[in-house]
Amino acid sequence: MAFWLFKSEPFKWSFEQQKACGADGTEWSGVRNYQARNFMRAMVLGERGFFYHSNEGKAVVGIVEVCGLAHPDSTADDPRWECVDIRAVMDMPRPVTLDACKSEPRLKDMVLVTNSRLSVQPVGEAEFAAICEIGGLDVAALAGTGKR
DNA sequence: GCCAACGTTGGC
DNA sequence: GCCAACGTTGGC
Repeated sequence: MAFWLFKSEPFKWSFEQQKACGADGTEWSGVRNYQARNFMRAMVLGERGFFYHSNEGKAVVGIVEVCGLAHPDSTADDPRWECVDIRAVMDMPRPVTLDACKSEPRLKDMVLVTNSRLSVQPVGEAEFAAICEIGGLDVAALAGTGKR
């Protein structure tokens, strides 16, 4: 099982809005970058990811789950752009800021730190665990939710 | 609001 | 296939 990170500017699409979509989730549309698209193509149902607020907040604010495999992006006029569907799983009890990630030795190689521009990125299992720990999220509780 | 980093486009 | 020009992202 791989882990991911989805980045969004909160004034365009926030975690609050994501949560409001409920269990059906929404398509993660609008990505126009091959690397990011390829990561989405690699995603499997039930995989977990972080929801990151860029620009304002600059923090991991919640956990999401892939609930729809990659399919053509309905907002794209070019069929080469695809996206997955994701749904909100839970809040990060305490948002983990970019600053916190940068100052955490275990996260020094995290894509968020090394390539801040990639909007959909892979997260290592150890990185995922470290961020959950910093954010006060019980990974065991997370594992118990919505298993497929 | 600025600017550096990065990706994409298009002329040659 | 190279590379200059341009556009976008996102931290600061």
